[in-house]
Amino acid sequence: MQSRPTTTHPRYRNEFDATMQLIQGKWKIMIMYEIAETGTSRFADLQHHIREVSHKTLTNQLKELADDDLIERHDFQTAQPHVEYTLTAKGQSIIPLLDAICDWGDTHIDHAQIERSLCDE
Amino acid sequence: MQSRPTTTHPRYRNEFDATMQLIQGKWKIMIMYEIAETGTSRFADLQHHIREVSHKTLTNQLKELADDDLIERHDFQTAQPHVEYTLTAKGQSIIPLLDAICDWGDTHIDHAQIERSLCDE
DNA sequence: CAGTATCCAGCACGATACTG
DNA sequence: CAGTATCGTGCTGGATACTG
Repeated sequence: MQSRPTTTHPRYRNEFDATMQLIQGKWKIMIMYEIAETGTSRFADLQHHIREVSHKTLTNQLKELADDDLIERHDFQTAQPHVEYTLTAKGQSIIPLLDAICDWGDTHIDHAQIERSLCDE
Repeated sequence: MQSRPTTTHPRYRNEFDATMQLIQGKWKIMIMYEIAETGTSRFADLQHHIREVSHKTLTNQLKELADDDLIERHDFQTAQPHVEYTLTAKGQSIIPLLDAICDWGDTHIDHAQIERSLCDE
C-alpha cells in the first residue's frame, strides 16, 4: 500500500527507539563487528564467522543494515557472484557505541552467563 | 518468592547480547529514564507518563527490570497498595549508556522521523 | 492502587528448497 | 556464491477482565 518513505510520519518514538531499531536484529552487531574488523566481508565470510546464523536471516539483516545506511553493498557483477560489504561513515560512527554496550556488559554481567567473550578481543 | 532456576548454563551469547537483553523491552528505557528523572516512581506515575504502554506490559517490564536488578521494588505493605520503584546501583550505572544511545540517535537520525525528543530535555 | 490471568495478533527467526 | 520463496514456530506485547 504505502510506497515510499519520503514524507511519511515518524517511524520512531524517540531517539532511543530509533537507535535501537537499527541495531536490534539478533545478529546485526556481530555482523557490524565482523565487517569492522576485517574492513570488508563477503557473504560467505560472514556465514563462516557467525556460525549459528541462518542463511535467510543473514540475508535479511544485511539488507536492513544496508537500507539503514550502516553498511554498503558492493556487487562486482561478475559471472561468479561476488558481493562485498563495508561499513558506511554512519556505520563506523556507531562502532564506539557498540563498544560501550559491550563494555557495560563485560563489567556488569556475570561472566558465567556469557557464552563467548567479544569485547576483550 | 519466584526465583529463577539457578542453572548456570550461559543465557547470553556475548556481552553485547547480554546488555541488549536487559534493555530490549519496548518501554524499558523510558521506564528507566522516568525513574531516573524523578528518583522514585509509583506504578500509576509511570502509567501517566508513558501513556501508550498497556497495563500488562508495564507490569511485565517492571518485573523483568527488577529480576535483572536494574530497578528495585519497594512494597509499602499498607492497606491501600503502595509500591515504589527506584534504580539500583546497576540501574544507575547503565544510564550513561542510555544517554549515549540517545545522543547517537539524535546526531545520526533524521529528526523528521522521530516523534518526540527525549535526549534534549 | 497494583497485580494476575487469558486470549490473540504480529513478527522475528529458523528450516528447507529453488534460482542464476 | 549470493539471493529468493515458502512455511512454520515461539516470543512480545496489546485488549480485556478479574482480584485484594
